[in-house]
Amino acid sequence: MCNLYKQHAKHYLAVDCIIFGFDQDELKLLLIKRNFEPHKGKWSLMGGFVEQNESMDAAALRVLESLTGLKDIYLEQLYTYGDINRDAEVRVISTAYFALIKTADFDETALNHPAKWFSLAEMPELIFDHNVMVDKALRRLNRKSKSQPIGFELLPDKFTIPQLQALYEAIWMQELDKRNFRKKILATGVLKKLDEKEKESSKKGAFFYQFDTENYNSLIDEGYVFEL
Amino acid sequence: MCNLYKQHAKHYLAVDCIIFGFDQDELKLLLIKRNFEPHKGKWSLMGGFVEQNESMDAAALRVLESLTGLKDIYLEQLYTYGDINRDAEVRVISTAYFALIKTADFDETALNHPAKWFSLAEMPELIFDHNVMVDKALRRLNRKSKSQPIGFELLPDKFTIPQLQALYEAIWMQELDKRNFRKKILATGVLKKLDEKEKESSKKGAFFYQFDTENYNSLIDEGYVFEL
DNA sequence: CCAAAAGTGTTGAATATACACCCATGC
DNA sequence: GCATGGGTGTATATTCAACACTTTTGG
Repeated sequence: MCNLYKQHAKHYLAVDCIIFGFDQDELKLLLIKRNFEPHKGKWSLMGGFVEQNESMDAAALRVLESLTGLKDIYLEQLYTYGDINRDAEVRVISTAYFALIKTADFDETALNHPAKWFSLAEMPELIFDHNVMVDKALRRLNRKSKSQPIGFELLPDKFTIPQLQALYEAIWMQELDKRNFRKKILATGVLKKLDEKEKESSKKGAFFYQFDTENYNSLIDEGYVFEL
Repeated sequence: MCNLYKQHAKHYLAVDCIIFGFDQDELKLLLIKRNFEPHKGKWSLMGGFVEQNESMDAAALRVLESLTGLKDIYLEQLYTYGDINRDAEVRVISTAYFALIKTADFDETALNHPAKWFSLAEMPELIFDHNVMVDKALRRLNRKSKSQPIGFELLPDKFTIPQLQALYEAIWMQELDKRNFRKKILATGVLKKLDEKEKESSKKGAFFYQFDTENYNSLIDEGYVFEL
């Protein structure tokens, strides 16, 4: 190691995960109740420290898996919070990640932590600057869902168009016209209609669709840009 | 300090600045020639370590000021690069910031460092993952310039519409129709026309405009969103 | 007087929005 | 047979894209 480095400070580095889910036509956030100090008993994002031989992305994935038991989660780095006093006791710099999970894959009973899904309306106050992180994640999700097909990460493999519409209504916090929505989403060409119907939420039943990954990839190769 | 923290690794944390300028109808990047090891003699982004009592934003500002002598620079955090081997010798995690500077304010002769403006076309290979950072910064600038009035940060206080158009053409890497451009930019309502003309680049002269900060702020208060 | 850049409007195409009725089925 | 949510098309308004000529003035 050359001396150049040694004169500089080293820092604790953490990752915090904003975990979104979608259930009951609502966008939800998975929060944990801290069973350790500081701030024991308060709600917070799930986080963890970045260790020596671990990339930040790997740390975020580890944290996510340790909480949810899931791998293959959509994960995206959001922002790094490095104010001196963001954590009152010791300086910790934290990189926020946001994750989208399919709540259907999620086994709430198998959790290692006391965690709970909160709808946005009933979200409690969080420790440190976690509320700021959540706000930023919401804005990112809102914006990005318009130009990337990430909404599908929040739905099961098979979903109906009314479900998809409810999802986007929740993300964008606005009601959408169902005819226009269907027109637009089908026009993207990334949906594959199945023969099967979902019969839980209506007598008539709604056709299932799948995100058509292959078609999406070949469209992308042709220079297509997804847009809603 | 509670013991919870002590078991975790500490890391060197750096900031690297992608510094954009605009000159001669081209988007430019300010790079430094490293006069220290490792990679002495190669080109790189300007960077520095985050010290103990310094927020990351403050570190980025310090680095920028030490290079350019300028304060009050548009600065935005871009992304944090935390792969284990991004820096070959010692693990350093680096948060990239991108800065927009008005090249007119910039006194190249007063630099403390051997630095040089590069147009994008002639940009050299950079150390570590700096080229990746630059790519990401370009995409961010491209996208963000469409929904925020940040382009003006690259121009002098007074500018002409043809200059502004050349700027957006450089950022978006596409030619624009001058009638449509003028129509669109004036329609935003954020430009204030001055009586004065710029006479360097044409016989006829082009009227100077200024970004109308007050009007922009009051428009924002009314819920207006800037869009190009 | 002419070269060089500034400035100016209109038209057609494409896109977005608004809106109301029939369908299928379980109860 | 009726209540419930699924599914469909059209007309209008708005936005975007294409396009050519006149103006000014320094040399």
